[in-house]
Amino acid sequence: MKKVVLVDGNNLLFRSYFATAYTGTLMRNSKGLPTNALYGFVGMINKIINEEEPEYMVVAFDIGKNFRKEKYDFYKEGRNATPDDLKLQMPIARDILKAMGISYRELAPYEADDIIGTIASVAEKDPEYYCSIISSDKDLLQLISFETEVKLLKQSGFIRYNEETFKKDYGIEPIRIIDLKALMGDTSDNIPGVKGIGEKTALKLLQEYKSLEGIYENINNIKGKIQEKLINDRKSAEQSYELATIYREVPINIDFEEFKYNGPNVQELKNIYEDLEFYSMLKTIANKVPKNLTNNYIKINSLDELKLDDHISFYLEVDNINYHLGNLLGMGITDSKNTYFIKPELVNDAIKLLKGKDIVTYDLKKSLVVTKEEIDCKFDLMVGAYLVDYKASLDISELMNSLGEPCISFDELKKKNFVDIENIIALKSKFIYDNEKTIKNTLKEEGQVDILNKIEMPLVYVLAEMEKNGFKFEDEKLSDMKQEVIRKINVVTEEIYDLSGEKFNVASPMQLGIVLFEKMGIGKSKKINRGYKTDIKTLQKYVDTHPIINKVLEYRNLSKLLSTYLEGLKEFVLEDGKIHTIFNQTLTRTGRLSSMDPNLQNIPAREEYGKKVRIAFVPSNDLIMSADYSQIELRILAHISDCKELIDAFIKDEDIHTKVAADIHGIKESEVTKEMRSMAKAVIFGIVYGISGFGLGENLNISRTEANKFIEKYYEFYPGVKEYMTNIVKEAYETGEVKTLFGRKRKILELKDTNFRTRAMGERMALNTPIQGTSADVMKLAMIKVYDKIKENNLQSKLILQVHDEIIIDAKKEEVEKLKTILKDAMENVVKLKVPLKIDISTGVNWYEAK
DNA sequence: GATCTCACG
DNA sequence: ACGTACGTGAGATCG
Repeated sequence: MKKVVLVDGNNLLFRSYFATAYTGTLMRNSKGLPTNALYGFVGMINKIINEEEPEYMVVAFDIGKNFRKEKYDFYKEGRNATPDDLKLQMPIARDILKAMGISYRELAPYEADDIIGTIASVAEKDPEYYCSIISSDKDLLQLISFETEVKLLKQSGFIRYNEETFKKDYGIEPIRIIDLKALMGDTSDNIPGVKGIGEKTALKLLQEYKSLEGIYENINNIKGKIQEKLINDRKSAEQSYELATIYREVPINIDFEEFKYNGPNVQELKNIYEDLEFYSMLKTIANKVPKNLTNNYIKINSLDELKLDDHISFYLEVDNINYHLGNLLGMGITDSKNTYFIKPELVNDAIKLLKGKDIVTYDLKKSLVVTKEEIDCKFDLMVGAYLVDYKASLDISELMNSLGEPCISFDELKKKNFVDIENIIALKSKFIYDNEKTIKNTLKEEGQVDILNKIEMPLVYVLAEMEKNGFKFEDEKLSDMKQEVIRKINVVTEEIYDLSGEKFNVASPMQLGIVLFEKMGIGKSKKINRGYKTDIKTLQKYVDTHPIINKVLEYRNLSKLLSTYLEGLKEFVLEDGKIHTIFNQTLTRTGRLSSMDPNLQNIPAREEYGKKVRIAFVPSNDLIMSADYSQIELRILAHISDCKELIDAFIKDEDIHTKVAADIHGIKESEVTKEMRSMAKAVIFGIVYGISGFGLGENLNISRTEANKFIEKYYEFYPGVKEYMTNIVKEAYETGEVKTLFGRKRKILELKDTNFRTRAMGERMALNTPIQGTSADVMKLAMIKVYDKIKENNLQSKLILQVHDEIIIDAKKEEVEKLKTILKDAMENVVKLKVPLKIDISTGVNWYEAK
C-alpha cells in the first residue's frame, strides 16, 4: 500500500504564527516582510518529510467564503480576524510548497478539513492507498478508519491515532468525535454544543448510548440535570453536529499521481529562502558549509608578525564542549584591520602579548581555564549577550545565527572533524569584534551595565578558579556502598519479579506501567505518550494497595544512586584525582548558575543513605568547609515584599516555619507539631513559587479546599506578601519584565501569550524571579567578596563549589578560623536588607561530614 | 532525539 | 473547562 500524507496547511500556518507572535516583535526579513509563520511552516513541512517519508503528499488550505459560516452566522464568531501579518505570509507558503515539489489544494467555500476528508474518502475506496493526516485539530480524528490514521500534533511532539489506539483512549468510535463536539461544543470555533456538558460527561454518555441519536432516543433513562440540559439544548446539539461534521464530497478532481512527492526544485527553493533570509534552511538544502564562511584571515607562523591595535577581540576554540578534556584548535584575533589565526602551540604566548589591551572575547572563563593564563578582559560577549536576553550558550554559533551571521554549529563541526577550522575560528573572532558595540549599547539601554561590571564579569574569574581547583574525589570510598547497592538492586528486582509473576525491565516506565496498571490492576494512572505515568507521586498513591510498590520505589532509588552517582561520577575524575565541573553562567532565566559535566549541584543530600555519596568528596587540603545561607529566599521575600510581620520574625530570629504554623492554626508556637511545621513550610515555599490551591493540596495530600484555607490564612497574617504578589504581577504585565533588587532583568514574554496557561506560568515566573534572582545576585556578590578576601590574605584554602545558597571551600586547617570570619562578614554583610542575612558554617573531613 | 524519571536548591 | 509550584542536569529507554 502507498502512503498519502494529508497536511492541514492552515493549521500549520496558524500554529507557527502564534507560536512566536506573542513576543510582540515578529521575525521579519530585511525588507520588513513578516516571516515567522513561514519559518515554522517550513520547519514542520521538512520534519514531516523526514519523519513520514511520504510517497504522496497534499497540503490543504482554507480559502474564500465558508459554507458553515454562510449557514450558521455564529460559527467561528468572536474569533479574531486573521492578522494581516499572517495573511501576507499565506501566498508565500503556497510558493514554497511549489518549489518543494509538494501539491496543495484549496477550494471555496470549503475548509482544509473538508478537502482532507474528501481525499481520505477517495483513498479509502482504493485499496492501493492509505492516509496519514497531520494536524493539531482534534476534529480531524473523525476521519480515522481502518486505513486512515491521524498524527495529532501536540505542543511538543505528537500522538499517532489509528482506529485501535483511538478507541482505547476515548472509548468511542472515531466517527463519534462529531457527536462529542455536538455535546461539548468547541469554544475556538464557537460551536455551542449543550451548555454545561463537557468532555467528561459527553464521553460517558457516548460510551453508554453510542451516538447523539442514541442519547436522545434514551433521554428518559438519563437522570436529573444532565437530562434537563440535553432537552433544553437539543436544537443546539443538532446544529453543532452539523457544524462539526467534515464534508467529504468536495468537488475537486482527485488524481493521486498529481500528489506524488518527487523532491524540491533546489534553485527555486534557494531563491525563496534567500529572499526570506532563512539561512539555516539554506543549509539544509545544500548540505555544505555556507559560502559566507569564507573569511579573510592571516595565518601567523611567528608571533613577530603580529602587529595589533590596542583594541582587539580574540576567540579560542577547543575540540570539546567540556574544555577540561579538550585540546586547543587555535585562536583568532581581530583588530580594526585584520583577523589573524594563531596555531595552538603559539596560543599561550599570543595571550601574553595581549596584556594591556582592551579585550573582548566570547566565553572568557573557558579561555582562562584552558590556557591558565592571566587575561584582563572587561567584556565577555557571552555574558553581555546573556544579560540582554540572547541565548548565549557555550557554542558561539548560536548567538551568531541569532544575530544574522550564519555559522555551523559546534556539533556539526565536530562531526565533520573540524574541517576548515582556521576559517571558522577567524570568522568567530571577527564576529566578536563586530558585535561588541551592539551588545554594549543594548546593555546600556536595558540598564544591565552594573550587573555586568559589578557582578558577572568579576564572577567569571571566580568561577574559572573554582573550575580549575576542582573537587578531589576518591571513588574507593564508595566501593563498599556500590557493592551493597548492586546487591540490593538484585534482591529487589527478584522480589519485583516474584510479586508480579513475570520478568520485565523494571527500569522501563512503559513495561512497568503495563505490569502494574494493566496486568496487576493495582490502580489507575494517568496515560501519557508512551504508556502510564509511573513517577513517585503516582506510585505512592498505591503503597498500601500492594507490596510491589515499595519495591519499585526502592529499585528506582537504588538504580538512580548507582548509575548517576556511584558509577557516573568517577567517569569525570581527571588525572589529578579531581572532578572539574563546568559552571554555566549564561543559562538560567533567573540569574542562577548551573553546573554540568558533571552536575555537582545535585549530589544527594535529602536522604541519609544517598547522602553518603558525599563521603567520596574530600579535601585536597585538610577540610571541607561549607557555608550556607539560612532561608535566603524567604528573607529576600520579606525584604522585597516589605511585609512587616515577616520582617519582624526574621529580626527576632524566630523559627519562621514554626511561627507561620502557629499563626495559621491560631495556636502557640510551643503547640506546633512537626507535621504542622512541615505543612507551613510547604505553604511558604508554595507562595514563593506562585501557588495554587490544587498544587499545594497535591503536595501535602490534603484537599484543595483545605489547602486554600491555609493559603488564605497565610495571606491574612502576612498581608504584605499578598500585596507583593499582586503588585509584581501587575507590574510585569505593564512592563513585560521583572527585575531583581540589583536590577537584573528578566523579560517574560509568556505574559503576552494568548494561551491562559502560558500566561499563568508567566505570572508565576514574575512572582518567583525577583526572589530567586535576588538570592542569586546576593550569592554571586558574596562569592566575589570571599574570593577577593582569600586572595588578599594569601590563603591557601580554595573556593571549589557553589550550590545556590551554599559555598564550599577546600580548607587548610590552620586557616579555618580566618575563613569563618571572612565568610561570615562577606556573606552576611554583602548587602544591607531590612532583615539580617544569616549563614551556618560547618567543616568536616569530607563533604558528608561538613553538614 | 524525545520522553520519562529523579537528583539538587 | 482547563490544568495545576520556581529553577536546573543527567541516565535509561524507546522509536
